[in-house]
Amino acid sequence: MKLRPTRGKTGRNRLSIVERGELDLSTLPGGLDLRATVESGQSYLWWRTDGETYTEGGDGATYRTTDRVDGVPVVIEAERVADKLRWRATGDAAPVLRRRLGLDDDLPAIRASTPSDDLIDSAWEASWGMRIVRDPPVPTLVSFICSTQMRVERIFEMQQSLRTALGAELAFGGETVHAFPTPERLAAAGETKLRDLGLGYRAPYVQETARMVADGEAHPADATDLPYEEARECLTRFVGVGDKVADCVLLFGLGELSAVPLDTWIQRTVREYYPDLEGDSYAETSRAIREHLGPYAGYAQTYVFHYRRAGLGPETTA
DNA sequence: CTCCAGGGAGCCT
DNA sequence: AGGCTCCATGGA
Repeated sequence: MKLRPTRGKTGRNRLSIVERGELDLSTLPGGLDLRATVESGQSYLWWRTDGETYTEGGDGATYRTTDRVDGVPVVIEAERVADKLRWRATGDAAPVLRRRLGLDDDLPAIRASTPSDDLIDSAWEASWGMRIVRDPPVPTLVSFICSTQMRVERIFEMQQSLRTALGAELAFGGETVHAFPTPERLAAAGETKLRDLGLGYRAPYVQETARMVADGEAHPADATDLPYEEARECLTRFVGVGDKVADCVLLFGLGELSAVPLDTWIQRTVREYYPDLEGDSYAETSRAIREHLGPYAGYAQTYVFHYRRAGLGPETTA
């Protein structure tokens, strides 16, 4: 633990206690691919201190995110150093990192319980160590409302714009880090401001959904522990949330590892590789895939999505 | 110029 | 319930 008092040039004093620690990854079943975990499009709540996204040298990148512990905002920084996950944070980040990065998931057991075929095997092997994130539900909801008809790289940029423009300033050592904006701040910003930040037609969706959460009308965590399809239905109450975004919130925000978001990549994959699983509706196809892949269907889906979208396979020259 | 991006709302039958 | 159209914005 290290105390870092900083004196701003404006005269205001800031005090931020920065704790440090390490998590041992050498005994972690399946290890950890940090870059794939936080840059594969599951989460838009981490950013790199070098400002890049999925470029060369990412293995040694330093990542930051914010979260809340007992209602108190925390800043967390993490980087991979040999077989350690080294962190600095405004508090004890170890339990948060374990949950956020899925470090308690037994990857070999999950893979063993999932059906094997050429595509899925290739996907596991291309990013082995990638884990499903458990992000805070409200920021997950907001960021995936922003994700519709948008490239992964731009979704990252949009969330950073929201942070910088609307997020509360948090002291982190001598630096200032922006928290992800609360629903109150997002609702108060207004549609015009959100459009100015590049959200396009998603601006009123984010505004209205944020208002619903801020006013206590609904919360994404309301879907926790509901039967799968009821949970998805519960989440589609929010404006800008259909079946696909609801599945993303279930998988990446609420830890429902059987959820399978059917985006354009996965729908294409179903049509090309698993035509027998394609139904006449989202709900039907979803049921068939989840029945085929089992309780960790979301893991297989996320590996296949990343494998195809990031061009990790051989067919990417087409 | 056109086409596309981790889709969804509104409106129609 | 299931189809059709429009929706901002930026990059290729």
